[in-house]
Amino acid sequence: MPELPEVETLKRKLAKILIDKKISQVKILSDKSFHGDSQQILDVPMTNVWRRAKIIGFDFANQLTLVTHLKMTGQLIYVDEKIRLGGGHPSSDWIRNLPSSHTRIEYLFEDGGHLFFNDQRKFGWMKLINFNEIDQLFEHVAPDIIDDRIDTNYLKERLSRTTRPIKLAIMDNSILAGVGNIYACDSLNLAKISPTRPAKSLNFTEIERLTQAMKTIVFQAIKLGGTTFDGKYVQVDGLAGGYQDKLRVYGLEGNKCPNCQHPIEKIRLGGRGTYYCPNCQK
DNA sequence: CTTCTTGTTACTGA
DNA sequence: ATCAGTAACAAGAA
Repeated sequence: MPELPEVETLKRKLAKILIDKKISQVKILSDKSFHGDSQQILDVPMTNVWRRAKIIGFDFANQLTLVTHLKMTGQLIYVDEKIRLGGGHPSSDWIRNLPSSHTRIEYLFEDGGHLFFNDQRKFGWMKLINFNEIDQLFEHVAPDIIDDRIDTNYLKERLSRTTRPIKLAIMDNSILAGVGNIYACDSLNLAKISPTRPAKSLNFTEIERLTQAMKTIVFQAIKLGGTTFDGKYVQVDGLAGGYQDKLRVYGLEGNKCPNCQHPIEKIRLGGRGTYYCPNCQK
C-alpha cells in the first residue's frame, strides 16, 4: 500500500525522468481510472512533478496538472525505449511485458518512453485539473508528517480533543497527512505506545516520543525506497523498496517485538489490521 | 461459495 | 453542530 514514503520515492524518480518531456499519446484502458480530457496534455512539455500527502501531481506548461492517487494497489512504472525494444539492462524483466491485465492507463512519450499506471483493484485514479483547482484537493488535509509544522505542540493540541484510539488519530489526514497503516503500527511500536490508547490520554512526553518516532520511521522508509508488501507497491523501475526488511511489527504477528522480544499480536482497530506488542506498548 | 483485504469518502447515528 | 463509527468502492486471495 503506497503511503507517503512510497509516493515520495516514486515522485523523486519520475521528476528526474519526465520533466521537460512531452506525451504523444494516452491510452485509457479503464474509463473509471481517468477523469478529464487526456487530449489536452498531448505535445505539452511537463514542467514539474510534485507530491503532497499521498497525491502526485504532474504539471504541464499549459497550466494543467495531472494528479493521481494510487490508493492500495496503484503502480507507476516507466520503461524507456531501449528496454522496450529488448535492449538495455532492466532491473526487473517483467516490466518489458507491460501493459498487463492490470494496466489501466498507458502514456507514450515523444522519446519512445512509456509510463504505465497499473492498479489491480481500480480504487486509484488519475485526474486532469487546472492549476487553480489544486488547493481544493487539500482543503481538508493537514500538513505532511515530515513537515516542520507537525510538531509536539501542534499534535498535543489536536490530539487532546479526541477520545479516538491514538492509531486512528495519527492516520487521520485532517490531523496529519501521510501516515498509513504500516507506518502508524511501526511508529507506535518505536514510541512504545499502545495503538488503542485514547488520543487525549497521551501526555506531552508521550506525544513528543510518538512525533519523533513517526518522523524517524517515515524518513527511514523514504531513504530505503518504501515498503514492498505482497508485491503491490514497486518503484518506478519495477524493483521492490527496502523498508520491508526493517519492519518492526507490521505484518509480523507472532514474531518477536524489536523492543522486548515479546510476541507481536494482531488486533482489529477501526476495521483495519493492527500489529503491536502488548508487553511494551503501554 | 463466503469472507477478508485496504485509503478515502460519504453517509448514518448519537 | 460536531464527532465517531461504518458501509461502500473493486478485484483477487484464501
